[in-house]
Amino acid sequence: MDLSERKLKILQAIIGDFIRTAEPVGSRTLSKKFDMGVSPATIRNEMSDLEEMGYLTHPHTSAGRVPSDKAYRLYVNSLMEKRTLTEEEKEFIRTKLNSNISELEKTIQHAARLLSEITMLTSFAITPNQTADKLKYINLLPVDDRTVVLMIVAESGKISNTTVKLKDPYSMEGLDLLSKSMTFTYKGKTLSEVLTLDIIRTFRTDMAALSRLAENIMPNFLSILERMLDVDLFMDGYTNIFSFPEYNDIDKAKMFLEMLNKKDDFTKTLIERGDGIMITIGNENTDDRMQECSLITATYHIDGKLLGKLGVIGPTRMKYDEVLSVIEYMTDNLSESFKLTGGKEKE
Amino acid sequence: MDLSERKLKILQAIIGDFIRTAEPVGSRTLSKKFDMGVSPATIRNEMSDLEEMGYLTHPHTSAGRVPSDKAYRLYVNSLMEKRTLTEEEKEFIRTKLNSNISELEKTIQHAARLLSEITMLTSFAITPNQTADKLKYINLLPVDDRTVVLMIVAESGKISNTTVKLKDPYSMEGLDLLSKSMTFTYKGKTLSEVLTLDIIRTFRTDMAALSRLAENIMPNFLSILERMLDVDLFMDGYTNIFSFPEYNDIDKAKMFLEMLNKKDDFTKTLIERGDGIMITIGNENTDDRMQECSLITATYHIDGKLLGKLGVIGPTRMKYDEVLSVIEYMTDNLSESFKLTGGKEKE
DNA sequence: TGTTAGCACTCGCACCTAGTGAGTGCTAAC
DNA sequence: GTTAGCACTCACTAGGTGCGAGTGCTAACA
Repeated sequence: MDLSERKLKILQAIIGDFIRTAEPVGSRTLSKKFDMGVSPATIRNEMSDLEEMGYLTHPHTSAGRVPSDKAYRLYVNSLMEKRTLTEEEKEFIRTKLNSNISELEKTIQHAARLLSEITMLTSFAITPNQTADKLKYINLLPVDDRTVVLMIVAESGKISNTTVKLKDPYSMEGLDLLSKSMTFTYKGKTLSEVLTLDIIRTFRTDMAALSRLAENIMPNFLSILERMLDVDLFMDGYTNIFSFPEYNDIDKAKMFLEMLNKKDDFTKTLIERGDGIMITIGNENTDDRMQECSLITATYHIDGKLLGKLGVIGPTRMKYDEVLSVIEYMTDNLSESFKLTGGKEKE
Repeated sequence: MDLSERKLKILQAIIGDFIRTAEPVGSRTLSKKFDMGVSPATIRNEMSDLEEMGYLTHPHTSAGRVPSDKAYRLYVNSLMEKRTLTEEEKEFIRTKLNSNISELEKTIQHAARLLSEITMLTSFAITPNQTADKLKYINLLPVDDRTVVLMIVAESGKISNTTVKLKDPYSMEGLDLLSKSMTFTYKGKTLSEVLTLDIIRTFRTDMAALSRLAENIMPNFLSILERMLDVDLFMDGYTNIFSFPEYNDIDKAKMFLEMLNKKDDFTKTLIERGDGIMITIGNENTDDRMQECSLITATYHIDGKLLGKLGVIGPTRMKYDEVLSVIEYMTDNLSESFKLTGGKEKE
């Protein structure tokens, strides 16, 4: 059976109405609200066809129709008119996003919060996977006679540091020499590359004179690298789920929140997703606990290269058009602002 | 009326049973379970007295008794036997807490997570308020010809930095001079002190030669200081609330989670609390939304001075003895470990 | 052949009802 | 002061009823 013009129109109306009201849509309501030009009986026939084709379901005999995941997929792919944001909305996002936050993590966290506020959904963001990021600079700074700060700057602009407490005093020359030599040795190598080298051994043989100092520093160096490789997950607006009647059931709400609380699992799911804008609806999600959710993610770029992700999760009944345009605009803006602060270097 | 020995025994039994089961405790159950040596009727009389005195309440005529906030207070102050942790439990906490994390924030976040895992409650931690923290060190590091890293080290060991993109190129000497001069000017001053100075103006007149560079740096300097003054809030185990039958009501759960989601409010509440171990039970909390919760906080020290806070929030029916001993042990350990990494400096 | 009106039927939901059981409060006896 | 006995209370549950929104089918109509 084919999807006739009229069937599409009816389907679209059902999806639209259900997204707004969360109530199963009946034939009478439909013909009244949307002025279809045909009687409820006709609509009923069409709806019956649509159900047979898998686009609609029936919670029970005497209830209206509810769109299936397949219907949402069709809606997202072709029926939906992509909303363009008004200039005010854009302006709002731009200003909120650029409120002079300099630290990468904070900016991303901020973006997640903004996204949940606008969409009224649960939002999340992950920092880029830094395995491809390269070391640019290693610095050792004196603090007091037995304390130094070890600082690593990556090409992406990410900075990480730690305070190291030394067993023995050090000389300024030694410190300087060591940081120069470390920079010389590791500059341009990716973080993960350096981590796989047997650093502690190789470095000691190269620079016997500094071995005592290096011995103290190296383990810290490694742990900073490890930490830099971690993907951070930020989440916001998790209580927004309560505003959806489909989550008025305590068990469902609990399951949803507990799924989000398993941050490692969730991060993994996000990392494994493809790039660009990705939408997975209901049963398209591999995770069992997401069978009633839709997940939308988009990627932002740092320095035009590294990819982080930003997105929302909510019930399959979701304002896809709005959410999509907001996410798209936000990731574009994020990428743009990370280009300005982190890029265009010429050394 | 006085609290006789027997009344206390009955009250303690009711509190103990209710904490475990969350069911109102009846006279018959009590005499059976706890072998009181008296008949249910006698217990009923005593319970009636206790109710008159405000220690018990009655959800409705034909239900058992439930401890009031006043009862919990008595319990916490005198009835409760403080649990001492077993050596295994201590060992578990110690090792989990010391799993070589070097960054202050991560350690605290980690501690909050551990606390929620052990107590099965919602836990939180805030970093110290840094207003009393003093500047120790300001450093400007070259990255490329128009990018420098501005880095601030505080006496507490807290480090914060940002990448600054300059409009004009800089010289290494200028950079060095500026960082030395900034360190000289601001070292030993507290963060808030420096923030209240009209830095941008005063600094410019002092060092005319470097004004271009300083002009670029100073706004970043200020925003880092501001950020360092922020108290960070970490929270964990918020879904644990669902394991309490008293939060099986969707509205209650929602209210609880939304309260926690208002991080600014919650942080403020925590900051305003006294030091040391603080317990507030039900109506002792000033916040309306916490009337059915108990809040337990304890302070940890950084470098023996600055105070951060760690604690749990949950229903008034809470295993006070267990929770208290865990929190106490954890804050002691935290303070100890922060002493080792951040302190003992002699310059 | 597609569309429509009519009507029986379905089923969730809100409401009511009575029965049950845990527990209290009171009284009178020990 | 303690206890047994008993009437009473009240939340909770299960079963029953009426309502209304909505379907599905059939027969008539354009």
